[in-house]
Amino acid sequence: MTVATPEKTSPSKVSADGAAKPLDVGPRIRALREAMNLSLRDLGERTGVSAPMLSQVERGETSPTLTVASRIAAGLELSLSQLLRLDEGEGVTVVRRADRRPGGSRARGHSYALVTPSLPGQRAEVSTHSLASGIATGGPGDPPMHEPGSRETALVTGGTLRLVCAGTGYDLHEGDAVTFDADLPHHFENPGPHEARFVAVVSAGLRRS
Amino acid sequence: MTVATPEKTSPSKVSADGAAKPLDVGPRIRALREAMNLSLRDLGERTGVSAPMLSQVERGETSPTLTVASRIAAGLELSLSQLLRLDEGEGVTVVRRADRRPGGSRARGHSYALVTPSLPGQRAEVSTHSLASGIATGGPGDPPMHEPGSRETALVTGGTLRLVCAGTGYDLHEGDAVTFDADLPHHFENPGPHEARFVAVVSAGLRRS
DNA sequence: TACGAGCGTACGTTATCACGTACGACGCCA
DNA sequence: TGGCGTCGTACGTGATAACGTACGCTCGTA
Repeated sequence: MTVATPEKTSPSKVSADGAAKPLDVGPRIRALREAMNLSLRDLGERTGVSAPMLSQVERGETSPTLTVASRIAAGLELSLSQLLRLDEGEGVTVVRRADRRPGGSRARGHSYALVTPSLPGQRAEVSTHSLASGIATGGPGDPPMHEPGSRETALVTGGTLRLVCAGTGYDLHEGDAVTFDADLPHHFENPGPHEARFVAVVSAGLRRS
Repeated sequence: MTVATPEKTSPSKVSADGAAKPLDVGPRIRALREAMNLSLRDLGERTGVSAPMLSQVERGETSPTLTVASRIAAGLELSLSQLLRLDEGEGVTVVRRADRRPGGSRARGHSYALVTPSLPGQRAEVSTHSLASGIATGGPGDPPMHEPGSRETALVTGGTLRLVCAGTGYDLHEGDAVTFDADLPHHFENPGPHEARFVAVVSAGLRRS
C-alpha cells in the first residue's frame, strides 16, 4: 500500500530539503519528564545519561544519538518511536459510501474499499473487504504488500475468515479480530460456505510528501 | 493508556539496564533502501548524508544522531518514528469475540469492546460500538477523552450515526466513515429509530498527563 | 582483455556529542 | 540569618559521529 514502489524511484529527489524538520523533541522530553516529577538527575539516573546532556537535549542545543535517545525514551517509559511521534494531520474528513473508490473485483470474489482519506499524514488506513466463499486475497489488482514496519488488524464482521500469516493459519469467526505484522507475507482465505466480510486497519502507513 | 503514572515513579529504576536494546536499525535501513533500488550514494544524495556514513549506520558501526536519522527517514519517505518502529509488539495476536472484555452498559444504550490487544506500543486501537436509538456516547463508564495528537476513524456498519465534533455535526449512514482529531471534544449520537453499530479506530495517541 | 561506471567500504580529519566537575539560584529548616 | 540540599546550566576534556577522499570490487561493453 501507499507508495514505495520497488521501482527506480530515484529520478526525483523526493524532498531535497534534507534539512527536514528542526526536530524539536527537546520540549517534549522536558514536558514528559516534568509530568513524571523527575529532575534532570533523576532521569539521568534512570537512563544512564548525564544530567547536563539531558539539559542540552531538552533545550535543543545538541542532537542526541539514537542510542542515548533510546535510553531517554526508556527512562520515560516509552518506546523511541513513541517519543518521536510528533507528526500531524488535522480536521474532520467524511468519506461517503458512495464516494469511496472500490478496489478488487466482485467477479473475482474479492472487493474492498478504503474508508479513510488517502491523504498524507494518515496514521491508520481503514478498509472494508468482502471475500466470496473459497476465495483468497492476493490476486491481481489487490493491494500490494505493506511497507516494512506496518501492522494490521482485521475484524470479522460477517462469515468466517482464515488468516495465513508466515505459513501459519488462524481461523476467525464473526466478531473475532487479529492483529499482526503486515510486512510478513500473508493473505486471507474464506473457507466457509458464505461470503466473508471484514474490516482491515493498517497502521503506520503514512508517507511524507 | 500504556503505563507511566504521572506519580513519583522514581524509587524504582524503571529498567536500569540503561543499555536498553542494541537498536539494530541498520538492517532495516538497508532493507528499505534496497527495496527502493537506491544505492548508498543515491540515498546520500536524497538525504544529505554521506554514503560512508550511511554504510556505517547500516552495519551498526555507529549510532546516528537524531538529525541525521531524521534525514535518513525522510530520504526513505517515512517519518522517523516509522523508521524506528522495530520495537513494540510482534507476531500475531488473536482476540476472540468471547475473550474481549466489553465496556459501557447495554442498559444505558451504549456498549463497546476493544478488539485489539491491550498492550503498550499498539499503534491503533480498534473497537466495536453499539448505540441504542436516541443515545449519545460520553456517559459515565465510557472511554475517556483521547490523548493529544491522536486521530480517530469511525466506520458505520449498521444504522445511522451522528458525530458531533467541536460543535459541528456530521450525519453518517451505513457504510460512511469519518476521520477526525480525537483530542477535540466529540461524541456520537444515534438519531435514527434503529440501533447504530460502528467500528472505531483510534491511532497513535501519544501520552501526556 | 582492457576499460569505464557503478557499487560498498577503509582511511584520516574535523565537528560535535557526551561525560564529569563546578557554579549561581532557589527553597527549607535550625 | 546562615547552612544544607537540590535544582538547572556553564565550563573543559575525551570519545565518536560525520565528513571527504580513495581503494578494491563486480559488472557491461568496446
